[in-house]
Amino acid sequence: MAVGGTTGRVTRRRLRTRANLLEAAFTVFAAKGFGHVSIEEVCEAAGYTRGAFYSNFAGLDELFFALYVERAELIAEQVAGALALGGPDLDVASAVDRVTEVLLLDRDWLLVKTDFLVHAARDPDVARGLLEHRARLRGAIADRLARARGHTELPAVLGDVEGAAHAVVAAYDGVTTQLLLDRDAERARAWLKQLLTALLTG
Amino acid sequence: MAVGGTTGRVTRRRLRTRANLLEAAFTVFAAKGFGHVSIEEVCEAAGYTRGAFYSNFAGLDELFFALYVERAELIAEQVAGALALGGPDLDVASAVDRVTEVLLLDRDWLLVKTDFLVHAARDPDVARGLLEHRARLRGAIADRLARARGHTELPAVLGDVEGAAHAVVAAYDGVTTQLLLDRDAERARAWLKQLLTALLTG
DNA sequence: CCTGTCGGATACAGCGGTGTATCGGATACA
DNA sequence: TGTATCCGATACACCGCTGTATCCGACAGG
Repeated sequence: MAVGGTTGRVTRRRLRTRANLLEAAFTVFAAKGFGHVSIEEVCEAAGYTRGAFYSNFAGLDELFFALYVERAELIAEQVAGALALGGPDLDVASAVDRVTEVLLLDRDWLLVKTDFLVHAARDPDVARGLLEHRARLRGAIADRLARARGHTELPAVLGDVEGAAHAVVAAYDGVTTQLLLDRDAERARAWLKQLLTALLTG
Repeated sequence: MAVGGTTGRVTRRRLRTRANLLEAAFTVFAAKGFGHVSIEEVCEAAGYTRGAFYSNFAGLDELFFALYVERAELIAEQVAGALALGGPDLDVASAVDRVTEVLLLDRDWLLVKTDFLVHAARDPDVARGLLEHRARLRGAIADRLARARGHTELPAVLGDVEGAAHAVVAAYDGVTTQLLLDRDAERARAWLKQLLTALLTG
């Protein structure tokens, strides 16, 4: 059955084990990478047997997807919070600082996120979901940039505010790639700030 | 034994089968992703049995690494060629055009490359090699930018020419990420040009 | 043409993971 | 506290893949 679609009675233990499985899966996926992880490994890490797993998920793919969605939503909220912070009108620079802090903090998350990207790149359905999520993030950034107008004028090369948001995301992705290799988070943050400054206040 | 370290007699058939295995592996890896590929699949795609495989490689990892090195070297040469083209002094814009053409052409390569990134992110030794390769590419770009000075002045925010090269690579990586998801190569190229223009002629 | 070496095919044993069917203990509700 | 239901553990049969050991055809050197 896997997912409890119809509500037969309530549940409580189930939710905990599901959460435990997701948490353990996050660690294991970060360490070994999706595709080099077996269901058994996840179960062992979580302290369950495969019985628990198959009772909660249809397979590794489903768990991976659920895991990604959960974490991505969390990050998105943090970013939105960091963007909203500081009142309706604040300079871009400090917003950049705060967002940078959030986005480049957790190496494990970057690993899982990149794994998911690779996964999505080969499955159009998954890709669609990921693209939508990215679009929402871009929207939040675009809004923020629009509110900051007047403080700093955007360079014309990027087009409208949406274009600038696109550029911000690209810069973030680019810096992430380098960070995954050299593991120097401080440098990465400094770099991202520098890049964004160059892009937005060009 | 796997790799023929000591030169016992010459070889010729061996080189061909090795090349065939690498070519087949490229296709299979691009399609399914490293980690979801078995040795048997590669052999079948190449028209050999596992005997041939184990006679040429120690395992999937070794083959994957060899494959990446081979292709990366090829791309690097193409990029170097595109950069060198057009005499010692040419404007940045057209160089950007040519390099963009080379780098965002082959989706399969982007897939394999990203797979390799994910792999390297979890293995410091592999990461070191990849970082060196990236450093060489950055060097070539920096040289090119230095030669183009006078035509276009770089924005001060990026620091020296090396810094600018770093930014170029980051932009490329960022655009790649988006391209992997939306599969719109035209857009990606346009985007990359726009980004680079914003960065370099800010 | 003959021969020794090489390269790849074949055969084999074994392991690890998968998915399912079933059982027993835990848990919510009366 | 009783009990119906749920949830996760256990047991089982089943591949698919791995790695190695061995064999036979191919190919270069004389």
